[in-house]
Amino acid sequence: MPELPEVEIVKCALEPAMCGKEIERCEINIQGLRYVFAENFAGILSGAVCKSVTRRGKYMILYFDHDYALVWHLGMSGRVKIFDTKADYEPEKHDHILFYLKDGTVIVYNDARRFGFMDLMRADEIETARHFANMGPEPLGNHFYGQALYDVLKNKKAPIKAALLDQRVVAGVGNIYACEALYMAGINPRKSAQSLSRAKVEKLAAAIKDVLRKAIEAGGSSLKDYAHTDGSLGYFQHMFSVYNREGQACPDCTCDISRTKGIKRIVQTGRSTFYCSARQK
DNA sequence: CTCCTGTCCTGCCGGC
DNA sequence: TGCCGGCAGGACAGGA
Repeated sequence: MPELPEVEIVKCALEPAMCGKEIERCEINIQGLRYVFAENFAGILSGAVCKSVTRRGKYMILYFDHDYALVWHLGMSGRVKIFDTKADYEPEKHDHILFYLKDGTVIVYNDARRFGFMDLMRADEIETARHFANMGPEPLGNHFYGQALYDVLKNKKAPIKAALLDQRVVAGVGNIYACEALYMAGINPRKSAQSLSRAKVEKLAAAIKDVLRKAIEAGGSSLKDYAHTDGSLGYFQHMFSVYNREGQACPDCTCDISRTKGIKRIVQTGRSTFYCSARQK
């Protein structure tokens, strides 16, 4: 569930909580998450000082002073909790990893479905790491724009919805924001990627940027709540136009809901897609 | 190579 | 009330 905006918000919360600080102790309450932990995971991180926290797609990368880097993915149920002191920490089920910082801060990784992971490697191995080697451009960066997206999509026969979920096409877009961006651009999710006109792809690239920026902005205002308590606050459900709104009328839609039955739900490559058949042609 | 399906995991919700 | 089935989905392996 955490897609680019949610990960960006967690990253922004983690930055001031961790940067320049030493991890005194790392506690692991589980054998492994999605993968088995690197050998001596806790030992390597204990005593390390965090230099910086960055984000790439749906991944966070923490760089440390001994030139190790931690690649951190939240999977779909991953939450990060930050406590100012040990006394503030109240354990919950699925608190799998805890970082006790020297200044008293406690960083907790909670992940009910264990789809997330932490991968430890040397900092100079990051760029060639399997997670990033084939990853597409950052949608909010300079390398993502209409023509660039068109050049990638023009060879793809897959439905545009499926293509947007491909992290090689664009980094960080997941099921929710793919649906929302297609709605905003007025594109039917079933259309094959290569069938889209240059003008439509231009619109789509702009919609992707727009929907991600708005989600980050909305999440920023509830940053504290998101990082400290309930992950669901960060999912901005109130602002979705189509996602999880089967049968409802979409906002700004001119369609007659009694005739169209409102927003439709279909399954594409095993994932739910929500769209408005009147608005998305 | 591309595209698609099955897998992992647990919490939650609807049906009976 | 409680149990069961199905669903949610990011990344990846493997098959066509």
